[in-house]
Amino acid sequence: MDSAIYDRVFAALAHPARRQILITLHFEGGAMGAGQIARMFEHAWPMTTRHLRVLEEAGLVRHERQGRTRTYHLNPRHISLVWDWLGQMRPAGS
Amino acid sequence: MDSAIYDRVFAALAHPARRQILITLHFEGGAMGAGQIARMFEHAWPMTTRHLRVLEEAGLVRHERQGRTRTYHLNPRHISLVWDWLGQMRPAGS
DNA sequence: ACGATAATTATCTTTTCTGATAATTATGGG
DNA sequence: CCCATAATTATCAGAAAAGATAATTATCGT
Repeated sequence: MDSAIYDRVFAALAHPARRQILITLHFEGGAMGAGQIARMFEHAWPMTTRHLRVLEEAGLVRHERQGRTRTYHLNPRHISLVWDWLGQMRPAGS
Repeated sequence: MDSAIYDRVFAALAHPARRQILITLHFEGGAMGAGQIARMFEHAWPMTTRHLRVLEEAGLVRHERQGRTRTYHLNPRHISLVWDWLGQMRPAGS
């Protein structure tokens, strides 16, 4: 019943750049440097930093620093929250 | 590759009231009158009207009028877009 | 210590979203 | 026709999000 976490997760998924980050992270094996992520977009790096924070506050990614680079990791456990929510919408298979 | 529809769907899901509408519609068998939906919330009816329009523009619901009441229906085909998106995130089962 | 690189934080403007209230449209019943 | 009901449209103020730019922190190599 803690809907706050759902609020954050779905708010995080609302922006196309943030969804792109998750998908790309997935295809890169779940881990990428911040700069590598930022270079995917037209917008400037600080925007990406902010998107990453939104994703992290939603629990969808986490990060770890090694020297001056920060590596962001996908957090599959939280992606499953979305599956859970969707699951409410289909009691019998489809 | 038409990401515009994904943009609308995920933006629609970003608001808790709109997610609530979808869930409730589902449990009510997929159809409810606008007033019945509006009465679920603290906020005034015009807010609900707007939420319903956002959901409809995302293709998640549609409506039909009978007399002076409007009945909103869930559109399961569009809910599946979310499944599709999530599906990208897990190539092998889980 | 110095300069280059990686990344974040701060700040500001513009746009979009939310929520409230008032006005409007349209239908149904007497 | 008149009044009540169902619902939407219009409008406005405040909150939040997006995007750009500038400044800052921290680390690496020399």
